[in-house]
Amino acid sequence: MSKSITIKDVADRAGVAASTASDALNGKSHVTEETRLKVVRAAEELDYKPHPGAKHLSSGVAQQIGLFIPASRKHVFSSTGFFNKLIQGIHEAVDGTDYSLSLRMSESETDAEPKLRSVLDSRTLGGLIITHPTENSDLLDLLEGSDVPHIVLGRPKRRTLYVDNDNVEVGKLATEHLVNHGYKRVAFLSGPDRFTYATDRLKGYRSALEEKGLTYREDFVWNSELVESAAYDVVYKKAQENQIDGLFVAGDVQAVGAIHALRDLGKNVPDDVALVSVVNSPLTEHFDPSITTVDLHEYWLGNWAADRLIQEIEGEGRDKPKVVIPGDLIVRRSCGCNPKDKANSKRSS
Amino acid sequence: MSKSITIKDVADRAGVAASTASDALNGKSHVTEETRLKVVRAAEELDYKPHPGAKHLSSGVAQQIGLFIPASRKHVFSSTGFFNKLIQGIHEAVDGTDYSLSLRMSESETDAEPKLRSVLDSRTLGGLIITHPTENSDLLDLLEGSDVPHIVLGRPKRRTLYVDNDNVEVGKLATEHLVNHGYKRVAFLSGPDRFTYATDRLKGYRSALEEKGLTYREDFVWNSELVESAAYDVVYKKAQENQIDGLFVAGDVQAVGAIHALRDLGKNVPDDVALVSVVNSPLTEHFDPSITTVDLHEYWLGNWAADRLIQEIEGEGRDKPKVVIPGDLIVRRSCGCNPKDKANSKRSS
DNA sequence: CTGAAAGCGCTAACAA
DNA sequence: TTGTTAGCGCTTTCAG
Repeated sequence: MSKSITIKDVADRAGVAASTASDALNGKSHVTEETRLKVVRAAEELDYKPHPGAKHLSSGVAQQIGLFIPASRKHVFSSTGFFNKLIQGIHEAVDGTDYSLSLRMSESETDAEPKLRSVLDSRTLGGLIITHPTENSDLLDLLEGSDVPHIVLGRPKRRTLYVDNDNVEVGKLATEHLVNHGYKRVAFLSGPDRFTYATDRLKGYRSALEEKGLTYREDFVWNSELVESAAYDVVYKKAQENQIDGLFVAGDVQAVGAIHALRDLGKNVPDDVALVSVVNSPLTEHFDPSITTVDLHEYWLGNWAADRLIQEIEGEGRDKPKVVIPGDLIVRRSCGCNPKDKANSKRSS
Repeated sequence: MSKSITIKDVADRAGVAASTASDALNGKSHVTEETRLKVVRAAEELDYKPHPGAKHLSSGVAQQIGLFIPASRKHVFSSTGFFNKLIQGIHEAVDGTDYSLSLRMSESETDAEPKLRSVLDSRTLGGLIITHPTENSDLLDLLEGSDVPHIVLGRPKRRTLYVDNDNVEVGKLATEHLVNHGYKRVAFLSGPDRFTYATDRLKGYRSALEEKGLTYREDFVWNSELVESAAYDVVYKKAQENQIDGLFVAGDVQAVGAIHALRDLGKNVPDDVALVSVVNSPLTEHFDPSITTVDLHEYWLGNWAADRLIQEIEGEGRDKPKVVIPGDLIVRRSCGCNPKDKANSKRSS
């Protein structure tokens, strides 16, 4: 462990006291521009890097941003690329700052609460980003009760900081695309109601239909858990009971199940049923037929969340309590409006 | 920031001095079993959690395990699930210890060296896991020159700690599977030679052929970069020049390109060409046809690497300088030996 | 084997 | 506006 330069060294070189150097480096407003410059220059010349442990100890804030995903590790890293892009965005936001990204997942969904509790009082985190797709939960209570700055990815029913997609718009976008291409019997395969994005996309689906003069029918709204097999079962059953020519699916994994079910019913996608899904994952890109989806820009969800969180930690809390990110339609083959193009999809960012 | 319990509190309750409490908790050999127990009990009763910053500052070791991936973020999180499972394994190994997992990627491949340099002397890491598929590089020099304990995922040509797959075996396994099913003209689509796993798999390919009495032919060994389009181009060209009935592909992304190329040449997989690939990713599972691959058990790569690294950090360095993990064949449809089964693949762990 | 004291590098409080 | 002085909570000498 070769002797590393401390703030004392910087102070000496700049001809000031250590505390002044500290203040200067931390942008405290009461230091003269002149001395600040001297200090900054000295720091650069010495290639000074503050000791993160010392900083943490004395200031009380850790230099890590946690990403807490209250779901089983397996689920987190299943086929959908959602979290990958999220992580990418956070990483990029954090990179270059004094913070680094620390991953915190739970063993299983039930494990989430004790895990979050321990994460929160481990004092290892300067701030926390949590994915949280429902309106309310004990997890949010925990978060509120803690003194760890945090931001929610989702749309919680609280006055906390959050970033989310505009899922009503997402639903509308997808449904409109189908309706605009002339499909009149468009069903919606949704996810569990507890997820705000599922109910929001339903709202969008409904309003798209109604704006186009189609009637919204409850028997065209189906539900399944977010796994392929569940989607398969539901669609296999419902698509026999109802004659449809279009299907909007709330997620990519469900879409795969849905297409398999339709296929097994002798219905071809897109020829017999046009399909649009959500989440622009590699899965949707490589699936045969490639799946038209709404890109949620997860990268930006993560990037903005991290940015905003860091502001919060540093006490620069702006007013905006929330950020809403729009989705973008990625047209591929499953929707039937682009049948020739095989690889025309915009590459994911 | 409610008053949190310090080691002093623990010491008081146990009726010893703070330093003794520290020693006891850290398993120093010179404390009586009796006092150690008193201290441990007191700590438990108080739910004592050492302040990570303080620990870091005084001991000099940070409580984070870094995962450094010297590749562009985009590439890291592309379709292949390799890194996902790796991360999962590391996370699980780290979870429950005093360490947490901190992600460090570089912007691009060229960015890797300066980035690693800065990561290494950021003093934020107690240890580092680095993915490193080549035998030698400046990155390894950097690592060796630093005082940060580290372990390499790959097979470096040095006396450093590492964990890797037995890629000769992997190549053998895949090739044998094809040969055993009667294919006699089996080619190998490899990756760039700089990657040890590519050349190792080639060795395995060759020895499998020769053990089965087939002659190894150089014109049956093809190379492409690890992207779909590159694989497509090579296979499109080579498969016209050479009549093959089997193809072993070094990676999942390349396999997708290869299948597309074969298809465009009017050759069906598996009917005209049987194919086996490596990396059991969601891509290979969902692709049509589903792709027979060798599972690399990335989870365990990560898990063992992290375990071993923590031992190293804590000075329990066992002797084993390396760990080698075998691969397992996952039979799906692309190899043609299981043509009926559509979804018989073992789910990825 | 245990305890007292010093110090890790930084920031926070207070004086100057 | 700056410098001095004290810790932050832990580990690490070094006496006892």
